Amino acid sequence: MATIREVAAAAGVSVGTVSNFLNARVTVAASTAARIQEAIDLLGYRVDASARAFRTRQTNSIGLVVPNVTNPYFAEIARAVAHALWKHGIQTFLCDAADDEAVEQAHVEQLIDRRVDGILMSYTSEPGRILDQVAGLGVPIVFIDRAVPGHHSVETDNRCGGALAARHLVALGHRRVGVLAGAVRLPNIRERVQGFVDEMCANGVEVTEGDVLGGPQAAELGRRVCELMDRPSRPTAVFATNDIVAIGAWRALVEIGVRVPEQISLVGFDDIEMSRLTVPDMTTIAQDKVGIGQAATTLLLDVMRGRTEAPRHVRMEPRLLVRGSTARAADPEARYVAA
Amino acid sequence: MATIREVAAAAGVSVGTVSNFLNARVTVAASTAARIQEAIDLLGYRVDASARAFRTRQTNSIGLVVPNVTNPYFAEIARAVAHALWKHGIQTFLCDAADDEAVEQAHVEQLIDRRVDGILMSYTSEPGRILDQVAGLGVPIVFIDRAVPGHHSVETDNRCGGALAARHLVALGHRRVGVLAGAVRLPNIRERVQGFVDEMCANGVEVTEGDVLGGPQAAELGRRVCELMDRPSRPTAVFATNDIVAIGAWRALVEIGVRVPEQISLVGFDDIEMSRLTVPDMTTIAQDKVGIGQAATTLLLDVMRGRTEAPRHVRMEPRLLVRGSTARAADPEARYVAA
DNA sequence: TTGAAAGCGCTAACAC
DNA sequence: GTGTTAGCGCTTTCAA
Repeated sequence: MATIREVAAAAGVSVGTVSNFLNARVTVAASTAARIQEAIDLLGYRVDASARAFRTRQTNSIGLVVPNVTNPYFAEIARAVAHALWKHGIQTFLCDAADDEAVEQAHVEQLIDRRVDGILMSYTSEPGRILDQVAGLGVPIVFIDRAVPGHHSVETDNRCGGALAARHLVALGHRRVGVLAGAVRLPNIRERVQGFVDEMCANGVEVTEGDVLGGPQAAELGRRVCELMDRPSRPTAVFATNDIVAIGAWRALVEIGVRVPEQISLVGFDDIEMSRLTVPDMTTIAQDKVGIGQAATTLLLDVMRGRTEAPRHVRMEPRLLVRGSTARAADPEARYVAA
Repeated sequence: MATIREVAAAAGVSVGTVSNFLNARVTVAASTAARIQEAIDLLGYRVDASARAFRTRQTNSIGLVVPNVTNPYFAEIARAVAHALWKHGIQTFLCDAADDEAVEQAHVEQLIDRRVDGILMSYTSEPGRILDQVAGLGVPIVFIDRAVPGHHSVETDNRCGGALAARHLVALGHRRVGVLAGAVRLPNIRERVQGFVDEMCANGVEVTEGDVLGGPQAAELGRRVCELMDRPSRPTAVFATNDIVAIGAWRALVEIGVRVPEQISLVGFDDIEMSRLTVPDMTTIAQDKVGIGQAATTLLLDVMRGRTEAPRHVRMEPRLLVRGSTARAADPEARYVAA
């Protein structure tokens, strides 16, 4: 592969001039420029980004660490981020932690070693150690979907999202509800649940600890909705903190002959494409994934340019999408007997 | 951030010795090693991968270009690839082409500029220009899910997959079938359709051009299954070349009151998680996504080490997973009248 | 507007 | 085992 030196030789100019031409920082005479361009085309020269990064101490790349790419929610965020950054000439290292703390930690270390210009991250483990490393080295970092005190973040207003779900169910007359909470150690999940529970409470509906199921945030958790159905105070509605869990629950309910929404209402979170494809389609709390990706990008670029001192927390508004999986609560007594 | 020189100074040794220690290629005396390690810990030294890559002409990174990360099929492949490569100390640049040729092309160029050690790719556009660049520069490349004459590839035996679907439907008595083909310009899709049509033909069932619907390979295409239902020779079974399309079709059919599998059988392709979550769950042709990812990794590493001259085409066996979306064909006449 | 030259952090060849 | 040193491809002064 040709080097800048070879281009310079072929064009009969010095390497410095070729560099000036490439970076367009100093104007190069038109005739020289033409000769250089000719040499570049002739030799098929392509700048060595690795050498440039080494010299300028700037890699024009950032790392995006997500807990699980196979969840379309994160895949969509990743797409939005990569696209937005790409328009700024920055490439994204998409790292999938595969829900594994050790993998996540290793990714962050590798990103640091690669000297990425910044990190965007939605962590799966406790962010303590990561912060020690990253913050200690002064690597710009913005958290996505999880607020971290003292650090920048972009996330949906999760409390509000939970409250939205609660209000919707209350309006439909539901008084006994269950929650498929998922990874309660994550602040975003806790906030969704808290927002839901608080709003329910404000409407005179009590949600006890037994009504809330935790566990890995996957379809498998949804299947456990049956445990909720076996309780003496059988719920007439269930709130799941993400769509995959909601779909898992829907599937399990249909399997045991419980009809959605006639016998039980279901609300998800995220609004992934699949939530529009079930029958009935899933009522859910939509997150603006493109907006989150763009906001995170903008914020990170600001931080990278040293334009942001105090930690900023960007909050995006969730939206309630009323679809087919929720309906008015049936007479609870009748249903309890029927079951 | 500390450099190797500072570490050397702190440990009272030369940079060469520190380098030897770091790369463990030459044995370093235990006592020196201890002093160096101490200095590293003290200074918080981390090797500069960017400088090392520049010096060694080896980035220990590869690029993985997929047409669409939001399709769980590719997300799972990406996970498998990244994981396998990671165990070899190689990091993966996951690039999402977002079904856009220009984006795909730009990704490949950036990967070349970054001097990745190799490229793994499932292209969305015609691979011509990409091959000119990549092959011309001698960058190792392995294609995933698409065979390219003269180049390495790893893919499911798509013909066989199509045939498997056909055999299953024929065994259930289906004689009139439709195909939701998707992106027929892609060789893998063409092979799936061809395998299906040929096997049908071998069993005395004719599939005409009108029975095959093309278009972007998304849920939207599935919805067009209704066009197939409106034909005079209404199909009793439909083969979709991926699960997302199959799910889209299922959804559209249920919406118009056609029951799956009682009135129509549906077969998908890929076996993404969601195909297990619909009700009924989707009969599908499973691809071994982890196997594909691993095989592609192994092959690419071989190519990178110059161990492979002649183009290799690794074929993975597809598996038919009989689930709930297929059943015996009902009496076609009766159904045609009923509708 | 152009050229000459130093040097980024690291590895590897060689000498000791 | 360890030290010395050249140099990877590029950018960036500085001088002409």
